[in-house]
Amino acid sequence: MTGVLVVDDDQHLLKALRITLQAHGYAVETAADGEAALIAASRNPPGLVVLDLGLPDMDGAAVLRELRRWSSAPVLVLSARHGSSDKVDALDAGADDYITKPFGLEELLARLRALLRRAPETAEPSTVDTAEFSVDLGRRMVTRNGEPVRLTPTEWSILELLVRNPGKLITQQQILATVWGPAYEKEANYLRVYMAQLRRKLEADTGNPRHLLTEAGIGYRFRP
Amino acid sequence: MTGVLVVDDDQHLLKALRITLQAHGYAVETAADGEAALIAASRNPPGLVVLDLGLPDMDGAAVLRELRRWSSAPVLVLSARHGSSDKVDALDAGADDYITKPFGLEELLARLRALLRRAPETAEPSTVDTAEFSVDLGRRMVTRNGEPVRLTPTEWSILELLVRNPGKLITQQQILATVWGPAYEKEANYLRVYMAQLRRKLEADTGNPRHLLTEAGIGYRFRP
DNA sequence: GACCGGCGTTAAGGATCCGTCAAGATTCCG
DNA sequence: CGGAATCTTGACGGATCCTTAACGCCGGTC
Repeated sequence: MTGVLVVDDDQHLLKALRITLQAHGYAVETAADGEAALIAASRNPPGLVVLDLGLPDMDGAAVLRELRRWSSAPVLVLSARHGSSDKVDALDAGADDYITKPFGLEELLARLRALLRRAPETAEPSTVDTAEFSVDLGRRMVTRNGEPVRLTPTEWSILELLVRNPGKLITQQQILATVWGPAYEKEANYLRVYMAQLRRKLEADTGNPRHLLTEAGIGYRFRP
Repeated sequence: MTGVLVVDDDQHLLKALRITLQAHGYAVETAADGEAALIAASRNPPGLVVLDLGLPDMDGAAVLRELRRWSSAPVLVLSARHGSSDKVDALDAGADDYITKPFGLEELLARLRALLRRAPETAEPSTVDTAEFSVDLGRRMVTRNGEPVRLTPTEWSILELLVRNPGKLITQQQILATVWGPAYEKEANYLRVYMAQLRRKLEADTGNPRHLLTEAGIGYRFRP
């Protein structure tokens, strides 16, 4: 069940939103001012925030910025102000959507659904394992059968790019641009040399690689 | 540079948006109706779509649903209709934001920034499945009965174009122009060779294809 | 029933791309 | 300054891919 934090100083609106949201299956928490909102958010990190800009104690934009320092939850801003600059400021401060009062509850719910549809963020793993070797992205270390493997900086850059996108085909241009810079996109020769090097260090059978695969004419692919 | 596809039947608005967006560093492509929009999107997948709901040839919501079958790019809907149900329908059909005409360009740009912030060059994890094989557009990978299928670059280009327009008839000229370039629109022979190749790799019974269908005299069609 | 255009299939040739090796150039570090 | 590690460059055989041509099949037409 998704947790929603509603921040507004209008007690009536707060109550109405709580009831409506709970009826639609959200776990609702409320706050009436900016300070309470930040405390509530840190105590019980919400999956989504509905934030009124007109708060008694502090600017709504300030709440937004504080929140954005550690939370990446989607924020939908409510406001009575129709001005274009208000909207631009709020959106650029980190808000994900902005609707003006008065608004329809149906529209609010639809916008919440749209925001939550984008929400499920994947925390990337710090290590990637295969049957034969293991790559620790945080420590910048590779082990094979428990033994550490020495990689040169260039070798590591290529391997990291491939391993961070498991199963995805990475074009030669992407690798060359990432590792050597955009000016080297034609030097496909480098890649051949370094892929051979990587396979010699990581693959059991260099002739039949099982994890560092070639896609002729396009690029390479890492298969976990 | 992020690619934005703008779909609207109002030539004036189209031109104004193109100029404004280009001035802000986006690569802009435009389409005046739903069909052109879907072709343009599959030919050059955009990072973001601005879609007018009032199109001459098909319902804007239908365009949205077709696009959502393979693309996860954020979609901002433009509309002249203020009704709550219109907004709810569009948002639930897969749109990420909805603004009504007339709108301020500054607000539009701010909303685009907010959307792109959420989907930073999203590696489209979109896949299209059939009963026998599955096409992972983001990873550029095809699996059949769980086993990966090796496709050459040309084979992939053709399959990608067809799969990104499920159920839609693609003419031979469109395929040839997209894969080999506009100068090869007469080389229908290439297509026969490669369609046979694709069917041999993907279809159970190449004589009776179930997903890669021929439309004699016109072109080909992908049926999910 | 013969002709004909469009399609599917196959295979061979040539062009392109890849893996490999090794030697020279460069950078790094004591 | 000198040695070691790393990077660059070029060349070669082999693998992969694209092109091209030929042939059989099917459906429509006269």
